[in-house]
Amino acid sequence: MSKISPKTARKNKIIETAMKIFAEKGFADATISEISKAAGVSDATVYEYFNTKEELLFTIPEEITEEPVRDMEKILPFLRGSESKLRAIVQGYMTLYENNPLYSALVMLHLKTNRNFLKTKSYEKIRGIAHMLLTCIQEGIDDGSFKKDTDPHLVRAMILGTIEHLCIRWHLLGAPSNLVEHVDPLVDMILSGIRVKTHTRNLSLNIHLAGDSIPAENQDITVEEQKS
Amino acid sequence: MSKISPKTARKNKIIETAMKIFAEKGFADATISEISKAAGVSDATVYEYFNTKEELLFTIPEEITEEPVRDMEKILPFLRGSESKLRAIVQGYMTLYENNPLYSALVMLHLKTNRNFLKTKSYEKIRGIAHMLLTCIQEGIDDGSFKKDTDPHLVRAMILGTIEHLCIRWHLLGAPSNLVEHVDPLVDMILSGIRVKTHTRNLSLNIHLAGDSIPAENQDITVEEQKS
Amino acid sequence: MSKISPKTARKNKIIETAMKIFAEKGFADATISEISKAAGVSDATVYEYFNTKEELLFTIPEEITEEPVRDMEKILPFLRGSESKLRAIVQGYMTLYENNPLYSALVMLHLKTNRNFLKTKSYEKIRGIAHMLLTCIQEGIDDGSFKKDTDPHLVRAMILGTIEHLCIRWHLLGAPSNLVEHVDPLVDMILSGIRVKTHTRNLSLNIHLAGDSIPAENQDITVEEQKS
Amino acid sequence: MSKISPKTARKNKIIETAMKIFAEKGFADATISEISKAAGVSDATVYEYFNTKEELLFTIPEEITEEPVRDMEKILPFLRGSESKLRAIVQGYMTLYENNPLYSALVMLHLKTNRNFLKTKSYEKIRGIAHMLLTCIQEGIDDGSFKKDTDPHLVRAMILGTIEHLCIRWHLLGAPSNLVEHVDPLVDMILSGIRVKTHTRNLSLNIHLAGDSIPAENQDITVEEQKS
DNA sequence: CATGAATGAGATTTCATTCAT
DNA sequence: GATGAATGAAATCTCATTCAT
Repeated sequence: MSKISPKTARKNKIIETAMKIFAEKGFADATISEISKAAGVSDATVYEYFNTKEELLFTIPEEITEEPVRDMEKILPFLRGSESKLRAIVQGYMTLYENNPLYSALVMLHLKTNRNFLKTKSYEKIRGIAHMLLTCIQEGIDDGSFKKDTDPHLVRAMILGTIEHLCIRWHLLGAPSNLVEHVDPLVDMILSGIRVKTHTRNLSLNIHLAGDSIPAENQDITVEEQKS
Repeated sequence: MSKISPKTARKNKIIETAMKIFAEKGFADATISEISKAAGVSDATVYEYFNTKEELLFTIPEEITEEPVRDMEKILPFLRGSESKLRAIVQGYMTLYENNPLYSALVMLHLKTNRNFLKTKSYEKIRGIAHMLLTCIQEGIDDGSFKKDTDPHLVRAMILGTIEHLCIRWHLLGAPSNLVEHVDPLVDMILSGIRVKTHTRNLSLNIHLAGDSIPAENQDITVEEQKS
Repeated sequence: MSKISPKTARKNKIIETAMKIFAEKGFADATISEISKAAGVSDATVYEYFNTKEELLFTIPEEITEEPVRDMEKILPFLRGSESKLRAIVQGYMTLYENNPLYSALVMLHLKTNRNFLKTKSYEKIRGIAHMLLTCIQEGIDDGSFKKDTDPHLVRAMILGTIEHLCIRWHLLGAPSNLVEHVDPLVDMILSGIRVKTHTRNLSLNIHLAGDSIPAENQDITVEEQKS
Repeated sequence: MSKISPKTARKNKIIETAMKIFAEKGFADATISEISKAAGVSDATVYEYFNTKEELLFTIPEEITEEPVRDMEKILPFLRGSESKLRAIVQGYMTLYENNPLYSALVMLHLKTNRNFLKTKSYEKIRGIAHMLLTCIQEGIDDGSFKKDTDPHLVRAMILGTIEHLCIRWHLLGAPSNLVEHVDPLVDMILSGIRVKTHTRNLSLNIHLAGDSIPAENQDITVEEQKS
């Protein structure tokens, strides 16, 4: 569709390369020289596109996050029920991270704890999704799906914290990624902790007593136990 | 009791100061010169006690972690039941981190994602506790307290991830610490996801009595017990 | 003829300067800072051209030795007789050292005893000539010019040792250089020790008997004894 | 005999150790700390005995050279003839160096080219022997043993240079020492270059016999001895 | 005396960044 | 617009040397 100007291509190449190298070695240990060499341009050229090394670093998530965030914003309104939304967001995170290993390594290992990154536009966007997660939990509480005494911040912390923890283990210990396969177990665990129980769930003991003279075998006792 | 030699005192002072500065600025941005000045010694003196800047960094958790780890190892055998143990471990983590803000900042923001740190003795110890957590979850599964289909690794990831996430938010965003007050909510959330339900818990008892003489308003007894 | 790029010129300037300062103060006592200042560049610029201080040191002989070694290799095949060759090599050494006082000071005072230098390509080249010297002595032995019981290694040690000793005295004691004027005396001394004696040398016994009755053809008795 | 005070023993131990380490690594690369540790004393103790690192270095040859120099001075007067003396001196050098490998390594690799060493008392002594060598050559010239046109300095340079060269090769290349076995070949080579020829060598004897009855005093006997 | 402990003074080396071409 | 070349500014680390105990 849209032609990519050679200039844009070059810029993307630099960003791509920088992501890789920053992810591997961290900001401090990566050098512009190394990046430029790997990207096939000169040091000076990097500075044509980015004013400082840090600007280069912070541009990376901007580029990567844009589309997924937009997608998520589009999808969520179509989903009914807090649970579905919550599950979708978790799915979104996991998919994004698993599909972009370099990006997730960069974010998890180096960006997430970078104080300057907090002042960034990229961080704004990311916070946006995190906020949607919070909102969605709150909605669940408000509409009675989730328990009234649920602490939305704690729940969000659990969700994000788990994702982050799994991600970091993946990158640091070389554990198999399989991020996405954790979506359901995680969400189920969370939901089981905050969902308001309905009759049909958990233990439902229904005893129909028809009167004294009714023989035992006619008494209707139903025990339904569902998976939590 | 035991006299602290001036040498030890000096070493501790350096470690203390280093922890503070490393925690604030990270490993790369902190300089030995800054640390030594803040500790009231010369650069060279720092190198009397630590062979490299990195060794200084890695010595910090060693010093801090030793006692809490030992304590935890002593306490756990006295606790009965996987739930108690699990709660104790979470409590231990949260307390350690909350009582040592500099330490927790250092670990969460800088050490946790440092690849060299993984090869460290300190990391060994820390992994030790994490392993105890896993063991304790497994025990719960084995003795029937926790559901058979529980994924211990996921549960652990949720616990540790949540703690880490809360810790990082605290340090990075200056959110109020209050780490410890999250212990119970967190543990309860987790338990509600893995605990095998007993009658007295999570019970919905619906008794439909069909007897004539019974007044209508009494015919339906619903007992709902939610959340322990 | 060939344009010298400013880059090459700069590099040469650094090498030149380094040679001077290394020769004067030795490797350890010379500082990059001093060299760069004297060469009119910054410290960092020196490191643009040479990766380490030691690499700078070892580059020097490489640059200097190249031409003379090539020349010697070209000349030798044109010389007839081991004596001429031997004399030419000595002449070559002495000329090289005398014409490049900085270089000879560096080699004699600092490089010759540097263990790392032995692993160097420069050292390879230098060893090349030393080997040619050995070969040439051996050839003399094989073709009967030099005594059969000559120890070529000793002879070479004498030649090189003498050159080195003279060179060191020159640089260390400020004795007048005049290296080249020692070529002939040295070579003659050496040759007198290894040359196979001819008629006019060593023992010639000529007896002229003037008696009448002696047949003319008997009047001349010549005893020639060769080889001492 | 003479009791060695513990103080002297300690000093000797330091000197011994320093010799070893200086010989191995050179002055610049050896550290006081390393020496003191190897000698079993503290850094500060080294400074009790020697004011500076350099003073320690320069004390070494003083200690080692003293006895051999005295011995040589005692022996020489007993020897008759320049050749014997010359041979004795060479023998002395070679023996000293071969018997004290650490010392010879130190001198040959590190001390000989140290400009400050030239101002040292130790160097004075060493120069003393070198001067004796020169004197002895000169004596040989004066008494007619050696050729009138001998350049004593060159001869001495040849002798010392050869010894040094062999010594350096030994230490640097790990060539087998066998220094002493080179004494005779070396001296013979030298002598063959400077010795005035005697009858049995290099002799031209021309005898003109004019007849039986010719009185002996009329017989023409010419003895020509040519420079070799 | 011997030494543990401390440090002043540098030295090498690295890099982000600039600028003339 | 792209870059080769240069460098200012530091930072880590080392060690000879001192001094109080």
